[in-house]
Amino acid sequence: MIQKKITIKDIARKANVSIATVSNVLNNKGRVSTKTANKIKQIIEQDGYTPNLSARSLKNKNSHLLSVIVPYLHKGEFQDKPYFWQVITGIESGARNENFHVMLTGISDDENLSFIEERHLDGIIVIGIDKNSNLLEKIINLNKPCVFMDSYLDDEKLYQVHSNDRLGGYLGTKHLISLGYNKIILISGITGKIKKQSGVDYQRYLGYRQALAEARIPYSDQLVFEEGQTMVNGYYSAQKILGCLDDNTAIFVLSDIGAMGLIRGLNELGVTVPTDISVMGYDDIFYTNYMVPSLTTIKQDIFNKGQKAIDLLLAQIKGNSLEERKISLPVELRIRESTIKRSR
Amino acid sequence: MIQKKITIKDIARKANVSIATVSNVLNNKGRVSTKTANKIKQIIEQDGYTPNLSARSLKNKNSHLLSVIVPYLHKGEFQDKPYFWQVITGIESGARNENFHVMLTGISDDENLSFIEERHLDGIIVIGIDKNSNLLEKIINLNKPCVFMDSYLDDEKLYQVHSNDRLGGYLGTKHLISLGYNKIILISGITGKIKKQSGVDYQRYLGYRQALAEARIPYSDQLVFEEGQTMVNGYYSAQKILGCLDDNTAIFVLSDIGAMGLIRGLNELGVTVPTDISVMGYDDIFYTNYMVPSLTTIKQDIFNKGQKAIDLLLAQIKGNSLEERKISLPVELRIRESTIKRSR
DNA sequence: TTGTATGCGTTATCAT
DNA sequence: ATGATAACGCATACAA
Repeated sequence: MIQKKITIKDIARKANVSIATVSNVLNNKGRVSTKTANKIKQIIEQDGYTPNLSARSLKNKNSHLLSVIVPYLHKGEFQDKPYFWQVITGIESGARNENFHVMLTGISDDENLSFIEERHLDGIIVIGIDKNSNLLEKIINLNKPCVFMDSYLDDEKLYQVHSNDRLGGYLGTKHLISLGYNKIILISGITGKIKKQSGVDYQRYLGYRQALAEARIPYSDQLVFEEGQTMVNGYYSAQKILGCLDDNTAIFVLSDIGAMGLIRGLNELGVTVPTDISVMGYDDIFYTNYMVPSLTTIKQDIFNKGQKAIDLLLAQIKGNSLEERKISLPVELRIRESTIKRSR
Repeated sequence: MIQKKITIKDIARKANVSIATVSNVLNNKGRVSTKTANKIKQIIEQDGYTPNLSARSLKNKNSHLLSVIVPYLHKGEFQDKPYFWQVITGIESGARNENFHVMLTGISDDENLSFIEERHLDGIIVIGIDKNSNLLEKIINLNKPCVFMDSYLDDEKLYQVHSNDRLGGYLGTKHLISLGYNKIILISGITGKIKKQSGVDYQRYLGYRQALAEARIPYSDQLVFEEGQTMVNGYYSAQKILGCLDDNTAIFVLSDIGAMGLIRGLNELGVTVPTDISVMGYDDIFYTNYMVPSLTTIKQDIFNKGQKAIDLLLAQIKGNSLEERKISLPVELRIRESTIKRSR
């Protein structure tokens, strides 16, 4: 039952050629007559030979394996992050097209990256890393093909993909202002990022400020809340902002998931969206259009973002030089039911 | 800059021993004096040596790599399946604890499984495969450690994990009946499964029938709808069932995601949940508790289910014989806002 | 155009 | 207790 795996040696014997010739056929190195090539191909087909990737990897020092790394995502925390799923889905899809496989790797606190070298990974994609973290330094020192998503790193040498977060923050804020509100609460999804002036949330915050400035609405620190990035965090922030609410107020949450939690939280406090208050989110994850009320949000094409990242990564791996190492994708305002015109 | 990777040979030279000794230390084969062992360990630590897994894999024919396979999940379809993500999160978490990595692999139509052997994968976990598919046969023929989730396969030799779906169907139906309804619409998430009498949905259907029978409510084929398993499918089923609704009616959707879509669809048709009609879901994905209205559902501990699967798989890989090859996990009714007592 | 021989880094068998 | 060496399956430099 346990049949030994077929190797190029077996194929070579059967075809009365040397293993080198078989190898050449396998890798399309030319230098083989079409006649013997065909014979060999046929035998390969017939016997269902497939290469041993471990051996190949040992020899070539590559693996056709990639890894997606999400820093500071602890065990079990993947489940309520639809944004990540969507990115990863895009990555996996693009990778599969090019015969690469994707490993899903949460990074624990120990920040142990040894598996990247041990497994001869061909490249990695890092989502949302902080520009001052020492994990970043570790990763750069690996000297592996790498793409950073949603990270806003200063180093011009690094390959990066993100959407136009500043514009997103601007468009969202402007939308709320245009509805007649002049007190816009901003709820950030990632704690401390705005203060540390880094990451996507800071960019969105800059857009927020720009829109305020254009409308000549004075900025107030009191209206900016930095909560965590989960649904539960959004839920609890309802209580914190309850005191701020009046007819003039609208809320911009920098993630859909946070907005969902917030809406639920407000609801339990007797505040209904959008009749009592307008709330908008950010990301346009799959569910926003099906909520009741459906959620006004900033749409980014998350799936496409994942694909762009994999494109960048594969280009590096294949050694194609790229003009532009930084890709910024468009964003778009999606007006739905959760935001309405100010009534009075 | 490109420093060659440190190998066992380098360590051996530095320690004035042979590579065999280093290898023995590495693998705790004993037969090495504690003195030299310690010296070697120190050098390993100092130089930051990590083993080359490709070489190891070539030699040992294993890889410490697992794969999760979701049949018939096409490219890009991962994103709106919170259930899968939750399972996978559990799997990844359990794997990481045991130093295994997880590859995420959607299977395309060609059903090409060659990567499993090519990469010397140590095992695979398959979610929701049909008992009559030829993919199943292919997988069994691989003769690899394998765990099937949510599949209800007859072969007693196979390792399987699922929750008590029949009970779930029963509890949900009974709940709706107990609220005073005697016309229970059942919306299945997977097309054709009930007719083909296979899979989780068929089990839940059996529970549904059992609950009806106990309550002496006649069963009607007209009330059972087989839609697809996405949110959009749930959304469109609203129109299809609109004609069936009356004061006596409640709806049991066999997935939360479908229930969400349905509730939205009903809403657009002027039907409000729960005041106009009670709707319940199945799975208890992370969002159900935060919806407005929150969703009554059948809770299964999805994360735990993933962990149980990985436990079963690792036991096989390590050659531990197991008494019980089939694990059935409990389910639980979670009553929330989307179902209310019949008013008249 | 094809074959021979070597090495990738590891484990394991057999000596010493 | 330790060392020499073969083997895993493949790719490639070099020879023929």
